[in-house]
Amino acid sequence: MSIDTTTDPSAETFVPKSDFIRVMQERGYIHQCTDLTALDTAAAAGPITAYVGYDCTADSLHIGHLISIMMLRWFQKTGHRPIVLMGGGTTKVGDPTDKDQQRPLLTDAVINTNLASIKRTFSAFMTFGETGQDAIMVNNADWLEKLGYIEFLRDYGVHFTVNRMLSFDSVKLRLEREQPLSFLEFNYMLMQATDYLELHRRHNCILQMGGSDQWGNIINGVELVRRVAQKPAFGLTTPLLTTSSGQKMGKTLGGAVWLNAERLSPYDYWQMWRNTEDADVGRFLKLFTELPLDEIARLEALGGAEINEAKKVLANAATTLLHGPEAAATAAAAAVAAFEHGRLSEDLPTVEIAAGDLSAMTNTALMVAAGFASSNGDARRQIAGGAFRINGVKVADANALVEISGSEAELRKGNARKRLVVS
RNA sequence: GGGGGAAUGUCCCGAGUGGCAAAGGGGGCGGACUGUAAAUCCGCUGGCGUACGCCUUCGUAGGUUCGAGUCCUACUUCCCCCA
Repeated sequence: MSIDTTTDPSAETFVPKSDFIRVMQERGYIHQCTDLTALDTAAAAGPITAYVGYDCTADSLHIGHLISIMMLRWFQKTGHRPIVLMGGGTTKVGDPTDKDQQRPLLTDAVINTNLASIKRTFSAFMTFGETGQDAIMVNNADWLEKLGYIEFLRDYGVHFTVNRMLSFDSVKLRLEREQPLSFLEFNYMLMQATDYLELHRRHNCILQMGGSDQWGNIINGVELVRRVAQKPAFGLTTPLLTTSSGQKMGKTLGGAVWLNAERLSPYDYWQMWRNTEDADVGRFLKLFTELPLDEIARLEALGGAEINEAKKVLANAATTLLHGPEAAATAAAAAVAAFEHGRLSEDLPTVEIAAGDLSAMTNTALMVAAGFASSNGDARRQIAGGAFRINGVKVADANALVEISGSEAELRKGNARKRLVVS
Protein backbone atom coordinates (compact mmCIF):
# COMPACT_ATOMS: atom_id res chain seq x y z
CA MET A 1 0.00 0.00 0.00
CA SER A 2 1.37 3.37 -0.90
CA ILE A 3 0.85 6.71 0.68
CA ASP A 4 -0.23 9.69 -1.33
CA THR A 5 1.70 12.64 -0.16
CA THR A 6 0.72 16.23 -0.45
CA THR A 7 3.75 18.38 0.06
CA ASP A 8 3.68 22.10 0.58
CA PRO A 9 0.06 22.67 -0.38
CA SER A 10 -0.21 26.20 -1.64
CA ALA A 11 -3.33 28.28 -1.21
CA GLU A 12 -3.61 28.77 -4.94
CA THR A 13 -3.97 25.15 -5.85
CA PHE A 14 -6.24 23.83 -3.13
CA VAL A 15 -9.37 25.32 -1.65
CA PRO A 16 -10.39 23.50 1.54
CA LYS A 17 -13.97 22.76 2.38
CA SER A 18 -13.43 22.19 6.07
CA ASP A 19 -12.78 24.93 8.58
CA PHE A 20 -9.95 22.98 10.12
CA ILE A 21 -7.89 22.53 6.98
CA ARG A 22 -8.67 26.05 5.88
CA VAL A 23 -7.28 27.47 9.11
CA MET A 24 -4.26 25.17 8.99
CA GLN A 25 -3.51 26.27 5.47
CA GLU A 26 -4.10 29.98 5.96
CA ARG A 27 -1.94 30.12 9.02
CA GLY A 28 0.97 28.09 7.77
CA TYR A 29 0.68 24.96 9.85
CA ILE A 30 0.91 22.46 7.06
CA HIS A 31 4.16 20.97 5.90
CA GLN A 32 3.13 17.58 4.62
CA CYS A 33 -0.09 15.62 4.53
CA THR A 34 -0.74 12.06 3.46
CA ASP A 35 -3.85 13.02 1.51
CA LEU A 36 -4.98 16.54 2.04
CA THR A 37 -8.04 16.36 -0.19
CA ALA A 38 -9.47 13.27 1.46
CA LEU A 39 -8.67 14.56 4.94
CA ASP A 40 -10.41 17.83 4.12
CA THR A 41 -13.45 15.94 2.91
CA ALA A 42 -13.57 13.89 6.08
CA ALA A 43 -13.21 16.95 8.30
CA ALA A 44 -15.93 18.74 6.37
CA ALA A 45 -18.34 15.81 6.75
CA GLY A 46 -18.44 15.93 10.52
CA PRO A 47 -16.39 15.78 13.69
CA ILE A 48 -13.27 13.62 13.48
CA THR A 49 -10.67 12.61 16.01
CA ALA A 50 -6.94 13.33 15.83
CA TYR A 51 -3.98 12.91 18.11
CA VAL A 52 -0.53 14.18 18.79
CA GLY A 53 1.94 12.27 20.92
CA TYR A 54 4.30 13.82 23.46
CA ASP A 55 7.40 12.38 25.06
CA CYS A 56 7.92 12.45 28.79
CA THR A 57 11.66 12.99 28.65
CA ALA A 58 11.57 16.26 30.60
CA ASP A 59 9.27 17.72 33.22
CA SER A 60 8.19 20.49 30.88
CA LEU A 61 7.36 20.85 27.23
CA HIS A 62 9.22 23.52 25.30
CA ILE A 63 8.50 25.89 22.51
CA GLY A 64 9.13 23.26 19.88
CA HIS A 65 5.95 21.54 21.02
CA LEU A 66 3.89 24.66 20.77
CA ILE A 67 2.93 24.44 17.09
CA SER A 68 1.36 21.05 17.55
CA ILE A 69 -0.44 22.20 20.69
CA MET A 70 -1.87 25.12 18.75
CA MET A 71 -2.92 22.70 16.04
CA LEU A 72 -4.84 20.63 18.55
CA ARG A 73 -6.40 23.80 19.87
CA TRP A 74 -7.60 24.84 16.42
CA PHE A 75 -8.72 21.30 15.78
CA GLN A 76 -11.01 21.50 18.77
CA LYS A 77 -12.16 25.03 17.97
CA THR A 78 -13.18 23.97 14.48
CA GLY A 79 -15.44 21.27 15.84
CA HIS A 80 -13.33 18.16 16.29
CA ARG A 81 -12.06 16.01 19.11
CA PRO A 82 -8.35 16.14 20.01
CA ILE A 83 -6.46 13.42 21.80
CA VAL A 84 -3.31 14.21 23.71
CA LEU A 85 -1.21 11.08 23.86
CA MET A 86 1.31 10.98 26.64
CA GLY A 87 4.22 8.72 25.82
CA GLY A 88 4.53 7.00 29.16
CA GLY A 89 5.33 3.76 27.36
CA THR A 90 7.27 4.96 24.32
CA THR A 91 9.51 7.14 26.47
CA LYS A 92 10.83 3.93 27.95
CA VAL A 93 12.10 3.00 24.52
CA GLY A 94 13.25 6.39 23.28
CA ASP A 95 12.70 7.97 19.89
CA PRO A 96 15.94 7.80 17.87
CA THR A 97 14.74 10.57 15.53
CA ASP A 98 17.33 13.35 15.30
CA LYS A 99 19.50 11.82 17.94
CA ASP A 100 23.10 10.80 17.58
CA GLN A 101 23.00 8.28 20.32
CA GLN A 102 20.72 6.53 22.69
CA ARG A 103 19.84 8.60 25.68
CA PRO A 104 20.01 7.23 29.19
CA LEU A 105 16.94 5.18 29.94
CA LEU A 106 14.59 6.94 32.29
CA THR A 107 13.12 5.20 35.28
CA ASP A 108 9.39 4.75 35.76
CA ALA A 109 9.43 7.23 38.62
CA VAL A 110 11.01 9.96 36.55
CA ILE A 111 8.71 9.32 33.61
CA ASN A 112 5.64 9.51 35.79
CA THR A 113 6.80 12.70 37.46
CA ASN A 114 7.45 14.26 34.07
CA LEU A 115 4.12 13.12 32.76
CA ALA A 116 2.24 14.67 35.64
CA SER A 117 4.13 17.92 35.22
CA ILE A 118 3.54 18.14 31.46
CA LYS A 119 -0.18 17.47 31.74
CA ARG A 120 -0.90 20.84 33.24
CA THR A 121 0.23 22.73 30.16
CA PHE A 122 -2.48 21.25 27.96
CA SER A 123 -5.41 22.44 30.03
CA ALA A 124 -4.46 26.01 29.13
CA PHE A 125 -5.00 25.26 25.47
CA MET A 126 -7.87 22.79 25.35
CA THR A 127 -11.04 21.86 27.12
CA PHE A 128 -10.89 18.37 28.52
CA GLY A 129 -13.90 16.27 29.37
CA GLU A 130 -15.93 13.20 28.59
CA THR A 131 -18.37 14.30 25.93
CA GLY A 132 -18.58 15.63 22.38
CA GLN A 133 -15.47 17.45 21.26
CA ASP A 134 -13.94 17.50 24.71
CA ALA A 135 -10.27 16.70 24.48
CA ILE A 136 -9.08 13.53 26.10
CA MET A 137 -5.68 12.56 27.40
CA VAL A 138 -4.36 9.02 27.24
CA ASN A 139 -1.13 7.32 28.17
CA ASN A 140 0.31 4.70 25.85
CA ALA A 141 1.82 2.87 28.78
CA ASP A 142 -1.74 1.61 29.30
CA TRP A 143 -1.51 -0.68 26.28
CA LEU A 144 2.17 -0.90 25.40
CA GLU A 145 3.18 -2.32 28.74
CA LYS A 146 0.72 -5.17 28.42
CA LEU A 147 2.09 -6.37 25.11
CA GLY A 148 3.69 -9.77 25.12
CA TYR A 149 6.72 -10.11 22.92
CA ILE A 150 5.59 -12.99 20.73
CA GLU A 151 2.12 -11.54 20.48
CA PHE A 152 3.55 -8.18 19.51
CA LEU A 153 5.75 -9.67 16.82
CA ARG A 154 2.91 -11.71 15.34
CA ASP A 155 0.24 -9.01 15.49
CA TYR A 156 2.28 -6.00 14.47
CA GLY A 157 5.82 -7.01 13.54
CA VAL A 158 4.52 -8.97 10.59
CA HIS A 159 3.36 -5.76 8.95
CA PHE A 160 6.77 -4.13 8.88
CA THR A 161 9.71 -5.01 6.69
CA VAL A 162 13.19 -4.25 7.87
CA ASN A 163 13.98 -3.19 4.32
CA ARG A 164 11.53 -0.36 4.63
CA MET A 165 12.42 0.50 8.18
CA LEU A 166 16.01 1.01 7.11
CA SER A 167 14.89 3.60 4.61
CA PHE A 168 13.48 5.97 7.21
CA ASP A 169 15.53 9.01 8.03
CA SER A 170 15.62 8.34 11.74
CA VAL A 171 17.38 5.06 11.06
CA LYS A 172 19.31 6.10 7.98
CA LEU A 173 20.79 9.11 9.68
CA ARG A 174 22.15 7.08 12.53
CA LEU A 175 23.67 4.59 10.15
CA GLU A 176 25.21 7.32 8.03
CA ARG A 177 26.65 9.06 11.03
CA GLU A 178 28.27 5.82 12.06
CA GLN A 179 26.50 5.85 15.38
CA PRO A 180 25.13 2.71 16.92
CA LEU A 181 21.39 2.20 16.81
CA SER A 182 20.26 -0.34 19.33
CA PHE A 183 17.53 -2.82 18.61
CA LEU A 184 15.57 -1.21 21.41
CA GLU A 185 15.48 2.11 19.58
CA PHE A 186 14.89 0.41 16.27
CA ASN A 187 11.55 -0.70 17.68
CA TYR A 188 10.40 2.78 18.49
CA MET A 189 8.64 3.34 15.20
CA LEU A 190 6.64 0.15 15.65
CA MET A 191 5.54 1.32 19.07
CA GLN A 192 4.34 4.61 17.68
CA ALA A 193 2.54 2.89 14.85
CA THR A 194 0.86 0.65 17.38
CA ASP A 195 -0.35 3.72 19.22
CA TYR A 196 -2.12 4.98 16.16
CA LEU A 197 -3.86 1.68 15.60
CA GLU A 198 -4.84 1.47 19.25
CA LEU A 199 -6.29 4.97 19.22
CA HIS A 200 -8.12 4.15 16.03
CA ARG A 201 -9.70 1.14 17.67
CA ARG A 202 -10.51 2.82 20.94
CA HIS A 203 -11.54 6.28 19.76
CA ASN A 204 -11.94 6.03 15.99
CA CYS A 205 -8.95 8.31 15.58
CA ILE A 206 -8.16 8.91 11.91
CA LEU A 207 -5.43 11.54 12.02
CA GLN A 208 -2.03 11.83 13.59
CA MET A 209 -0.30 15.17 13.60
CA GLY A 210 3.18 16.23 14.62
CA GLY A 211 6.35 18.03 13.63
CA SER A 212 7.96 17.38 10.28
CA ASP A 213 10.61 15.27 11.98
CA GLN A 214 7.85 12.82 12.88
CA TRP A 215 6.85 12.18 9.28
CA GLY A 216 8.44 8.76 9.15
CA ASN A 217 6.92 7.64 12.41
CA ILE A 218 3.53 8.96 11.39
CA ILE A 219 3.61 7.21 8.02
CA ASN A 220 4.21 3.91 9.72
CA GLY A 221 1.12 4.40 11.85
CA VAL A 222 -0.98 5.46 8.89
CA GLU A 223 0.04 2.36 6.97
CA LEU A 224 -0.62 0.08 9.91
CA VAL A 225 -4.13 1.40 10.44
CA ARG A 226 -4.97 1.16 6.76
CA ARG A 227 -3.60 -2.33 6.56
CA VAL A 228 -5.00 -3.82 9.75
CA ALA A 229 -8.21 -1.87 10.24
CA GLN A 230 -8.88 -1.42 6.54
CA LYS A 231 -9.92 2.13 7.22
CA PRO A 232 -8.68 5.49 5.96
CA ALA A 233 -6.10 7.14 8.15
CA PHE A 234 -4.21 10.37 7.71
CA GLY A 235 -1.03 12.08 8.78
CA LEU A 236 -0.31 15.79 8.90
CA THR A 237 2.96 17.47 9.82
CA THR A 238 3.96 21.03 10.59
CA PRO A 239 7.06 22.84 9.40
CA LEU A 240 10.08 22.88 11.65
CA LEU A 241 10.18 26.00 13.71
CA THR A 242 13.17 28.15 12.86
CA THR A 243 13.86 31.85 12.77
CA SER A 244 14.33 33.67 9.50
CA SER A 245 18.07 33.71 10.00
CA GLY A 246 17.89 29.96 9.93
CA GLN A 247 18.47 29.27 13.56
CA LYS A 248 16.71 27.00 15.91
CA MET A 249 14.14 28.98 17.71
CA GLY A 250 14.23 29.60 21.40
CA LYS A 251 17.86 30.27 22.05
CA THR A 252 17.26 33.92 22.70
CA LEU A 253 17.50 33.58 26.42
CA GLY A 254 20.39 31.21 26.53
CA GLY A 255 18.52 28.02 27.26
CA ALA A 256 15.52 26.13 26.06
CA VAL A 257 12.23 27.99 26.07
CA TRP A 258 10.18 25.99 28.54
CA LEU A 259 6.44 26.17 28.79
CA ASN A 260 6.19 25.52 32.53
CA ALA A 261 6.30 28.72 34.52
CA GLU A 262 8.64 27.19 37.10
CA ARG A 263 11.20 26.58 34.38
CA LEU A 264 10.76 29.85 32.53
CA SER A 265 8.93 32.77 34.07
CA PRO A 266 6.06 34.40 32.19
CA TYR A 267 8.21 37.53 32.06
CA ASP A 268 11.00 35.73 30.24
CA TYR A 269 8.50 34.00 28.00
CA TRP A 270 7.05 37.37 27.09
CA GLN A 271 10.56 38.69 26.44
CA MET A 272 11.33 35.81 24.14
CA TRP A 273 8.42 36.77 21.90
CA ARG A 274 9.18 40.46 22.22
CA ASN A 275 12.63 39.80 20.79
CA THR A 276 11.35 38.07 17.67
CA GLU A 277 13.23 38.96 14.51
CA ASP A 278 11.40 41.43 12.29
CA ALA A 279 11.07 38.97 9.48
CA ASP A 280 9.35 36.39 11.69
CA VAL A 281 6.63 38.55 13.20
CA GLY A 282 3.91 37.76 10.68
CA ARG A 283 4.62 34.06 10.59
CA PHE A 284 4.66 33.80 14.37
CA LEU A 285 1.49 35.81 14.77
CA LYS A 286 -0.28 33.36 12.52
CA LEU A 287 1.07 30.30 14.26
CA PHE A 288 1.09 31.34 17.89
CA THR A 289 -1.82 33.73 18.28
CA GLU A 290 -5.43 33.69 17.22
CA LEU A 291 -5.56 37.21 15.86
CA PRO A 292 -7.56 37.60 12.65
CA LEU A 293 -5.49 37.37 9.51
CA ASP A 294 -6.26 40.88 8.31
CA GLU A 295 -5.06 42.27 11.63
CA ILE A 296 -1.90 40.22 11.32
CA ALA A 297 -1.35 41.50 7.80
CA ARG A 298 -1.58 45.05 9.10
CA LEU A 299 0.84 44.39 11.96
CA GLU A 300 3.49 42.68 9.92
CA ALA A 301 3.44 45.48 7.37
CA LEU A 302 4.61 47.98 9.98
CA GLY A 303 8.02 49.27 9.02
CA GLY A 304 11.12 50.23 10.94
CA ALA A 305 10.81 50.66 14.68
CA GLU A 306 7.04 50.51 14.42
CA ILE A 307 7.14 46.78 14.08
CA ASN A 308 8.03 46.70 17.76
CA GLU A 309 4.35 47.31 18.39
CA ALA A 310 3.57 44.14 16.50
CA LYS A 311 6.10 42.26 18.60
CA LYS A 312 4.37 43.43 21.76
CA VAL A 313 1.03 42.26 20.41
CA LEU A 314 2.63 38.92 19.67
CA ALA A 315 4.17 38.70 23.13
CA ASN A 316 0.92 39.63 24.85
CA ALA A 317 -1.19 37.21 22.87
CA ALA A 318 1.19 34.28 23.11
CA THR A 319 1.81 34.77 26.82
CA THR A 320 -1.91 35.09 27.45
CA LEU A 321 -2.56 31.76 25.79
CA LEU A 322 -0.02 29.94 27.93
CA HIS A 323 0.03 31.78 31.24
CA GLY A 324 -3.24 33.70 31.23
CA PRO A 325 -4.11 37.39 30.84
CA GLU A 326 -2.90 38.51 34.27
CA ALA A 327 0.56 37.06 33.87
CA ALA A 328 0.80 38.52 30.38
CA ALA A 329 -0.25 41.96 31.56
CA THR A 330 2.22 41.85 34.43
CA ALA A 331 5.05 40.81 32.13
CA ALA A 332 4.15 43.53 29.66
CA ALA A 333 3.99 46.16 32.39
CA ALA A 334 7.36 45.10 33.76
CA ALA A 335 8.91 45.32 30.32
CA VAL A 336 7.45 48.72 29.55
CA ALA A 337 8.60 50.12 32.90
CA ALA A 338 12.06 48.63 32.66
CA PHE A 339 12.80 49.28 29.01
CA GLU A 340 10.74 52.22 27.92
CA HIS A 341 10.66 54.33 31.08
CA GLY A 342 13.92 53.13 32.59
CA ARG A 343 12.21 52.59 35.91
CA LEU A 344 12.73 49.95 38.47
CA SER A 345 9.89 47.49 38.12
CA GLU A 346 8.66 45.34 40.96
CA ASP A 347 7.35 42.88 38.40
CA LEU A 348 10.70 41.81 37.03
CA PRO A 349 11.83 38.31 37.97
CA THR A 350 13.32 38.73 41.40
CA VAL A 351 16.43 37.41 43.07
CA GLU A 352 16.30 37.47 46.83
CA ILE A 353 19.46 37.79 48.83
CA ALA A 354 19.37 37.47 52.61
CA ALA A 355 19.63 40.80 54.38
CA GLY A 356 23.22 41.77 55.01
CA ASP A 357 24.61 39.24 52.57
CA LEU A 358 24.30 41.52 49.59
CA SER A 359 26.88 44.05 50.71
CA ALA A 360 29.29 41.22 51.51
CA MET A 361 28.99 39.75 48.04
CA THR A 362 31.33 40.25 45.14
CA ASN A 363 29.93 41.34 41.82
CA THR A 364 30.92 37.94 40.52
CA ALA A 365 28.87 36.15 43.14
CA LEU A 366 25.87 38.36 42.48
CA MET A 367 25.97 37.55 38.79
CA VAL A 368 25.95 33.87 39.55
CA ALA A 369 23.17 34.26 42.11
CA ALA A 370 21.07 36.13 39.57
CA GLY A 371 21.42 33.30 37.11
CA PHE A 372 23.37 35.47 34.69
CA ALA A 373 26.46 33.29 34.77
CA SER A 374 26.98 29.56 35.02
CA SER A 375 30.16 29.77 37.10
CA ASN A 376 32.40 32.30 38.78
CA GLY A 377 34.78 32.16 35.87
CA ASP A 378 31.95 32.81 33.46
CA ALA A 379 30.81 35.75 35.57
CA ARG A 380 34.30 37.27 35.60
CA ARG A 381 34.58 36.94 31.86
CA GLN A 382 31.16 38.50 31.36
CA ILE A 383 32.05 41.44 33.61
CA ALA A 384 35.36 41.88 31.83
CA GLY A 385 33.37 42.12 28.61
CA GLY A 386 31.13 44.82 30.08
CA ALA A 387 28.04 42.66 30.23
CA PHE A 388 26.85 43.38 33.75
CA ARG A 389 25.05 46.52 34.94
CA ILE A 390 23.55 47.47 38.27
CA ASN A 391 20.90 50.19 38.01
CA GLY A 392 22.17 50.91 34.55
CA VAL A 393 25.77 51.44 35.61
CA LYS A 394 28.32 49.13 34.06
CA VAL A 395 30.15 47.03 36.63
CA ALA A 396 33.90 47.29 36.13
CA ASP A 397 35.53 45.17 38.84
CA ALA A 398 34.53 41.54 39.10
CA ASN A 399 36.14 41.11 42.50
CA ALA A 400 34.84 44.24 44.14
CA LEU A 401 31.99 44.05 46.62
CA VAL A 402 28.52 44.85 45.39
CA GLU A 403 27.63 48.51 45.69
CA ILE A 404 23.92 48.96 46.12
CA SER A 405 22.58 51.73 48.29
CA GLY A 406 18.96 50.73 48.85
CA SER A 407 17.42 47.34 49.49
CA GLU A 408 16.76 46.68 45.83
CA ALA A 409 18.29 47.29 42.44
CA GLU A 410 17.92 46.38 38.81
CA LEU A 411 20.46 43.90 37.50
CA ARG A 412 21.03 43.70 33.81
CA LYS A 413 23.04 41.41 31.62
CA GLY A 414 23.55 42.44 28.07
CA ASN A 415 20.86 44.42 26.37
CA ALA A 416 17.72 42.61 27.24
CA ARG A 417 18.04 40.48 30.36
CA LYS A 418 16.88 42.15 33.51
CA ARG A 419 16.33 41.01 37.08
CA LEU A 420 15.38 42.71 40.30
CA VAL A 421 17.51 42.00 43.34
CA VAL A 422 16.08 42.53 46.79
CA SER A 423 17.66 41.96 50.15
C1' G B 1 36.58 -15.49 10.02
C1' G B 2 41.16 -12.39 8.22
C1' G B 3 43.40 -7.41 7.11
C1' G B 4 43.31 -1.91 7.29
C1' G B 5 41.25 2.64 9.31
C1' A B 6 38.21 5.78 12.80
C1' A B 7 36.28 7.70 17.77
C1' U B 8 39.02 14.91 20.17
C1' G B 9 37.17 20.37 24.36
C1' U B 10 29.70 16.11 27.14
C1' C B 11 26.06 21.77 21.41
C1' C B 12 27.99 20.38 16.39
C1' C B 13 31.99 19.94 12.72
C1' G B 14 37.13 19.40 12.96
C1' A B 15 43.23 20.01 13.17
C1' G B 16 46.59 17.80 16.45
C1' U B 17 54.93 16.06 15.50
C1' G B 18 55.32 12.67 23.44
C1' G B 19 55.48 18.56 26.98
C1' C B 20 48.28 20.53 25.43
C1' A B 21 43.76 23.42 28.52
C1' A B 22 44.73 21.24 23.07
C1' A B 23 44.60 25.00 15.95
C1' G B 24 40.30 26.42 13.09
C1' G B 25 35.09 26.77 11.95
C1' G B 26 29.71 26.76 13.20
C1' G B 27 26.56 27.71 17.26
C1' G B 28 26.11 30.35 21.88
C1' C B 29 27.22 34.61 25.12
C1' G B 30 29.02 39.64 25.43
C1' G B 31 30.76 44.70 23.37
C1' A B 32 30.09 48.56 19.45
C1' C B 33 26.11 50.08 16.05
C1' U B 34 20.49 49.99 16.41
C1' G B 35 14.54 49.76 17.32
C1' U B 36 14.97 45.05 23.53
C1' A B 37 15.33 43.44 15.47
C1' A B 38 18.53 41.89 11.39
C1' A B 39 23.19 42.61 8.98
C1' U B 40 28.28 44.10 10.09
C1' C B 41 32.83 44.61 13.03
C1' C B 42 35.32 43.20 17.76
C1' G B 43 35.91 40.06 22.31
C1' C B 44 34.78 35.61 25.20
C1' U B 45 33.42 30.40 25.04
C1' G B 46 36.34 23.50 31.07
C1' G B 47 36.09 24.11 36.91
C1' C B 48 38.32 26.48 41.48
C1' G B 49 41.50 30.71 43.13
C1' U B 50 42.73 37.98 43.40
C1' A B 51 47.23 35.95 41.21
C1' C B 52 52.44 32.48 40.44
C1' G B 53 48.89 28.18 40.48
C1' C B 54 45.74 23.76 41.30
C1' C B 55 42.03 20.27 39.42
C1' U B 56 39.13 17.76 35.42
C1' U B 57 38.91 16.76 30.02
C1' C B 58 40.55 13.74 23.79
C1' G B 59 35.42 6.05 23.09
C1' U B 60 36.31 2.42 27.89
C1' A B 61 40.00 -0.10 31.02
C1' G B 62 44.93 -1.06 31.92
C1' G B 63 50.37 -0.32 30.64
C1' U B 64 55.24 2.11 28.91
C1' U B 65 57.43 7.05 30.12
C1' C B 66 59.99 12.34 34.20
C1' G B 67 55.75 13.40 31.09
C1' A B 68 50.50 10.52 26.70
C1' G B 69 45.04 13.09 22.86
C1' U B 70 49.66 11.55 20.72
C1' C B 71 53.24 4.95 21.95
C1' C B 72 51.65 -0.45 23.66
C1' U B 73 47.59 -4.16 25.21
C1' A B 74 42.51 -5.50 25.81
C1' C B 75 37.50 -4.07 25.21
C1' U B 76 33.16 -1.15 22.88
C1' U B 77 31.11 1.05 18.51
C1' C B 78 31.56 2.52 13.39
C1' C B 79 33.78 2.45 8.26
C1' C B 80 36.58 0.00 4.22
C1' C B 81 38.89 -4.35 1.84
C1' C B 82 39.44 -9.76 1.51
C1' A B 83 36.84 -14.60 2.54
